Amino acid sequence: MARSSKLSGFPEWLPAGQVVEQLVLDTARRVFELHGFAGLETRSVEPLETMLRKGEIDKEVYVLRRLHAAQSEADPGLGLHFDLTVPFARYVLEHAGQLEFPFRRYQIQKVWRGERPQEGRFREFTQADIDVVGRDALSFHHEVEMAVVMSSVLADLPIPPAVIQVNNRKLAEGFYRGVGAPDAASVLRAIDKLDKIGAEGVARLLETDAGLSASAAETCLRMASIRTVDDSFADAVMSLGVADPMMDEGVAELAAVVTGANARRPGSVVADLRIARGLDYYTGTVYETQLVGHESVGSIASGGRYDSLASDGRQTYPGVGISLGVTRLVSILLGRDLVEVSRSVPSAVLVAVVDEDARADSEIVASRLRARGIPCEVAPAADKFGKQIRHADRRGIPFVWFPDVAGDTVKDIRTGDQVSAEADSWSPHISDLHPTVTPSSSQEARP
RNA sequence: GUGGGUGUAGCUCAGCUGGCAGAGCGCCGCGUUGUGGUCGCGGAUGUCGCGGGUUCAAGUCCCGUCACUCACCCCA
Repeated sequence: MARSSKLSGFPEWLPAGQVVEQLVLDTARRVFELHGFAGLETRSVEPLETMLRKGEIDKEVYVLRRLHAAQSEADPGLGLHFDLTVPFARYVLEHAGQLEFPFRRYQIQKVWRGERPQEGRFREFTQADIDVVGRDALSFHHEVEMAVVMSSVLADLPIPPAVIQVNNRKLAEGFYRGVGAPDAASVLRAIDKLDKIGAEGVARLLETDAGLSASAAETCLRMASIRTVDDSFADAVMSLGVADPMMDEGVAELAAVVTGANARRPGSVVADLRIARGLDYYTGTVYETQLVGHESVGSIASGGRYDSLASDGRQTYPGVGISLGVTRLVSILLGRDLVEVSRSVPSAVLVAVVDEDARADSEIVASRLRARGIPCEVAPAADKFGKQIRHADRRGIPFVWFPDVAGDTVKDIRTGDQVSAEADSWSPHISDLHPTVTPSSSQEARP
C-alpha cells in the first residue's frame, strides 16, 4: 500500500493512545449518565445557515460537496459541524414537541474546524458535551451543576489537577459599559490576550482597538486581574468604583456559581475575571478549564450560559452547557508523557500454540476464558515458546497460557511465576483484567 | 490567510568549504535445537520530501513546489 503522509490536524493515535482516549470517553459517559444526562447523537452535517445563524462568518467550516455534482447543480449548503451546541439547539427546536424540559443530554462526537493546527488544536477532534435546556426559562442552579459534573469527570481521570475558571458575561459587559467602553466585545478580545501579551500590551490594545481612555483601560486591567477561590472577588470589583446594574447581576451570579460549586466539590472552581470565552452566544456564566502545569495549551473544557441560542419565534430555549475537549486532553497526556498505559491490547492472556495441529486446543482454552469475561487471544504462530512469550511481552500482555495434556499452566511473564491452571476457573487479578492508565512518574514529580 | 523553522533508515538525529549515505535505539538471526527480558556475536533496512538547475560530481549550492511544524488570527 502506498504510504500516506500524515494529515496535519487530523490526529490518529497508536493503540496505547487509543486506550487513553477510550478511558476519557468511558469516564465522561459514565459520569454524565450518573448525573442523569441522556445520550444523544446528531448528524455530522448542518445547513450552513444553521451554523452561521449568529453571524459568525469567521468560523472556518468544512463544506460538503458531491464529487460528481454538476456545475449547474445548486450548492447544497451543507457543512460539517464545528461544535455540538449549535446542532443541539437545532435539534431542540425540531423536536421541542417530543422533549421534556428542562432537557438534559450529553453528546460525544467529532467536530471539524478548518483552522491552522497547533499543539492542542486540531481540525478534527472529539468533544464530550453536556447541556441543559429549558423552555422559556432555565433555573440558575444548572450553571452550578455544569461545573460540578465536569469537575467530577476530570477528577475521575488519572490526570494533573484541573481548575474550572468561571466568569460572567453580564459582569464583564456591564463593567465595560460602566467604564464607557463603546464595544464590549473588543474589550473582551483584548483582555483575553492578557496571558500572551501582558498587561502593557493589553492596555495598548484597549486604547487603540477598544477606544478606551488610559484610565478606563487601567480600570479594566485591574478588574481582569481579579481571581479568587470564593466570592471575595465581588468586593474587589466593587472597590473599583464602577456602577452598572447588569454588572451587579453578573457579580451575584458568579458568586453563586463559585460558592455553590466549591461547596460541592472543594477547589474545583475559581472566579477569574479575565475569562472571555466564546464571543458569540454566551450571555451569562462562562467556563474555561486549565490543566494545572499545562496552561499554555489552552482550555480543555469550556462552555457557558446562552439565553436564546434556540428560538422558534414563539418560545425561546435558554440553556447552559460545557464541553470537554477530548482530543486536546488526550494529546496533552500523550504528547507530554503524563500517563502510562499498562498494555496496548485488551488481551490479559496470550494462549500459546504448541503446534499448528493443536491450535484447536488453544482456541478451546481461549473460549473458556472469554466465557468468563477474560479478554485473551491465541498466539498467531506456533513459534518457539520464547518467541510466543516475546510476542506477549511486546504488547504488554501479562499472562501466557501453555496448554498441556499433562495439565495446563499459566505464566505471569512479569514475575516469571508459572502455575497449574484450569481454563474454567483461573482468573487474573482484577487489576490485570483490562488495560490501565496511570499517572506517569513525570506527572507525580510535578509539584 | 500572514510570518518563521524543519524535511536523511521504523524512531531520534549526525553528515564541515560539493567527493563511496552514517550513528544510537528499534527490528531479524545465532549463542540458548519449545520459556522471553540481560549479555555477546552477526545481519537487514534509504525515492536523502518532490521537480528542475549549476557541476566531472549534489544529501550538501540555486530556483520552484509540497508536507510537517511554530507563532499570529481564533478556539476544545
